[in-house]
Amino acid sequence: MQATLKKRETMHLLCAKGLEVFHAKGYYNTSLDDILTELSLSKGAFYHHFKSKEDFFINIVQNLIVQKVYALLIEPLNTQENPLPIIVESLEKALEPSKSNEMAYGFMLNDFLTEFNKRNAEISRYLRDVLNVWEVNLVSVLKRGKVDGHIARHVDCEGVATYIIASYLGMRSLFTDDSNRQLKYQYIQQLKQYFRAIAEPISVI
Amino acid sequence: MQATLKKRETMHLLCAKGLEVFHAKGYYNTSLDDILTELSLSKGAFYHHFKSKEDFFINIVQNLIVQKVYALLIEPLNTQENPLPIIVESLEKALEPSKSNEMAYGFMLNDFLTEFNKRNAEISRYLRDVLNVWEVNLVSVLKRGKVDGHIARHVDCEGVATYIIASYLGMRSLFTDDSNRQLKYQYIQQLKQYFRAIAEPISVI
DNA sequence: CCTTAAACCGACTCACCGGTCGGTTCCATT
DNA sequence: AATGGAACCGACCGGTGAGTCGGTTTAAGG
Repeated sequence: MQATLKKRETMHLLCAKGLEVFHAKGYYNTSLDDILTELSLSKGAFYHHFKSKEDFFINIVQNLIVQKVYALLIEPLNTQENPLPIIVESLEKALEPSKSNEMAYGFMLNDFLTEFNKRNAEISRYLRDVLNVWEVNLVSVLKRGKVDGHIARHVDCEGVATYIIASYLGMRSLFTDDSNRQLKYQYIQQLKQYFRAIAEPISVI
Repeated sequence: MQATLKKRETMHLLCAKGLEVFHAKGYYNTSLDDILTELSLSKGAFYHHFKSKEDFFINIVQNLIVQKVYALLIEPLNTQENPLPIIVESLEKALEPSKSNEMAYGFMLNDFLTEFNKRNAEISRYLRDVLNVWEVNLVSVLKRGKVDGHIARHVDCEGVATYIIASYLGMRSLFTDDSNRQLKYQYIQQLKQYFRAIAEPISVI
């Protein structure tokens, strides 16, 4: 019975390290050996658990990435308050370079999306699915905000969600290893400005 | 004396086709032969003109890409009118899938930026330089707008420029081969909303 | 014509990497 | 202790693609 535990443990080790290295160097620029030597594992071990590099990555997307996106970007939306500050807060936290030596998981979607865009339609689909879930949740929380009188009635919730996602993804291309502190600050400030434009004017309430 | 002309002509052919194919399939996913067979040229011809694939691409960036960014995103800013509508217009045009069979050149920056981000520091630098020029021009035109009373005095022009660039770049990740018409529309609409938030209130004038 | 250098050709090398496979080790069960 | 299967090893294969190089073509100048 320990057998399946061992399997799970090795697979999880591989996936975690895989995500780390793929995120740091890119999928196509990372060879399986790059990951395997870091874990002192062999090709044989890898192909015992996964049927291909592609299968491996899809596994990573559906487990680790989906989980991170949920935790960072979707779960926080699940309140009854004014959605606008909630969204700002979730994005701010998602941009936070996570403590210790972990990387900012919230960010990798854009990198992978672009990397696979014209190269691997199947993986692209999986990644887009993740984005779609986020978008759907954003739209629904925005619509609720409209009903609750926090958002002006004339705004196009789908458009707002798209714009939020686009600006968030785009920040990634601007980030460098250093000096992203200011970029993040600028981004959050302007996001708030934008939200001011779609909020229900206080005077009207 | 025709020799140098021939050289220029061949190099230009290579660069133009190179940009086309690199943009369509990605740099690392495109082999030199992909480009050369389309032009009925050989490896020998290529390495007679360029010293490496990397050198070749840098050449493309500094000639073709810089030129496109100038034409689409920077030159249009060069007026004395209210900068905000000018910016909207330039972005709208840059997102236009260009007539005939050409591709939307304004878009490729984000693709390449992400592709090279952690893979080739030198090329990344060249690409970032292009972005920087755009940013500098945006900032200066925004500041002028402030002086001219089109933009509210409290706004952070650098932040606005960053936010514009981020959202523009991010749109690329959302585009698919089809159904980007609506995305573009949503983007432009929300951009206008955002600009409404940073514009000088009319009543104040 | 003849020369000569630039432009071009294409077979080849070499390194890399995904994937295979025959074998070995570990370990739960009997 | 024996057994059998899961986990793992690592040498090897085959394809790919950047870059090389000796040779051929082209065309301008003498």
